[in-house]
Amino acid sequence: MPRAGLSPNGVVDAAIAIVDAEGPAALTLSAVAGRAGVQTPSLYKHVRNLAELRRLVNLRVLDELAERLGEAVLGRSGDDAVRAIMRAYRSYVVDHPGRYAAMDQAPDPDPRLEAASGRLLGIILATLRAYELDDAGLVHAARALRSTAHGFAILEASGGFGLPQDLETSYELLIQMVVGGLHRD
Amino acid sequence: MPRAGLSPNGVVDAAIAIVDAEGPAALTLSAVAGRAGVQTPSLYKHVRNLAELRRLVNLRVLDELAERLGEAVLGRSGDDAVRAIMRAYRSYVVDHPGRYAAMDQAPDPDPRLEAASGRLLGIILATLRAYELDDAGLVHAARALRSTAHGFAILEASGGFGLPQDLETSYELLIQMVVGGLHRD
DNA sequence: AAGGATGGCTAATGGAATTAGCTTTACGGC
DNA sequence: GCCGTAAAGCTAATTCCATTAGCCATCCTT
Repeated sequence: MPRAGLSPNGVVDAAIAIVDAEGPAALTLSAVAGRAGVQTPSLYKHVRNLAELRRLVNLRVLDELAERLGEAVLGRSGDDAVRAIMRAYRSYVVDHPGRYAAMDQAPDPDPRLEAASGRLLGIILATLRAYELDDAGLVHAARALRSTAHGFAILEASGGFGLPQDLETSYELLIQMVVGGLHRD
Repeated sequence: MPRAGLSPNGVVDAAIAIVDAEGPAALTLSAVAGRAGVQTPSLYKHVRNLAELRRLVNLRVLDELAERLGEAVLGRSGDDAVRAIMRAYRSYVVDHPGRYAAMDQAPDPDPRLEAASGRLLGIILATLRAYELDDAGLVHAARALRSTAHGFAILEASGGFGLPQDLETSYELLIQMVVGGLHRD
């Protein structure tokens, strides 16, 4: 029996491939094992159980998203940075809808996930620093940004909008709304 | 064996009670049967299968939400109606977070669900009629409203915001952002 | 009071997650 | 180069859930 050369990250890779190709509902240990070329119980050598695997997928997505947002704001500030971050957010979801949709569920509190969320939040907060907001205002603004970006993204990723028509325009108007709102808080 | 007096609606009632109490992940036919005082296979006399039950729950939630939004806008118009609708949306989710979270998944197209979505959308569109928007603008505005309300709601319902602190204020600011945006499209 | 439709049951099947315990591979220290 | 151990696989077995088949009791209509 030659070894498959699996690792926790390799298992997550397979899981990601599955949610990308067939959606979050298709994420089972059987399917992951099949794609990894291994019997199901072998996966337990790398991940604790299915819930843990889901958490790791979640974590991967948060990290990828944070990286993309981080790149997007490089060298930008103010409205320009806010627009860039919103566009980058959606572009990630458009590129990987299954992956993003796989992230939705409310997981038990996990320090790694909280850390990843924190990184994401840090990028957003840094971007909002250009506006003259006190601490509370900053939190409210960050929540508004997340709500709008996530709301649009999850609706688009899960086919929540009837027709895909003019989604670009809808999103640009939404961005405009957010930017406008930041100037009148 | 006395009859349980079940019906499709009764099964959905039990399902709703479960997602309210234990969250969407706890929605299994076993659990529903247990709560309904019946053996699992008996449920198949009332619903086709688990996927169908999920769809019915979805439908119930959409209807309840539409009813609440409909009541909220009665006798209001313009900014006032938009604010009312946004507040009603969140109030539903705050009252029934599990129920709302149970609705997220992307279901196969179902005419009943599309009809319910259509009712919801109709209320939103009617509310937006006060603004001077062409057809496309109306669609974009409705999408913006849904994205923001849903985004905030789902983040709140699934514990996506770190601390529950000042969520009221955050939401009021978000509403303000939406209303502001409607005046500058 | 009969009889069909309806609602409930038990038994059986199949798939997925998980655990236990065995075997073999890889590899670091001698 | 050999050996022992840990890691990575495997098979077998258990449990839980969804689903189907087929049986029996109950209700409603006449």
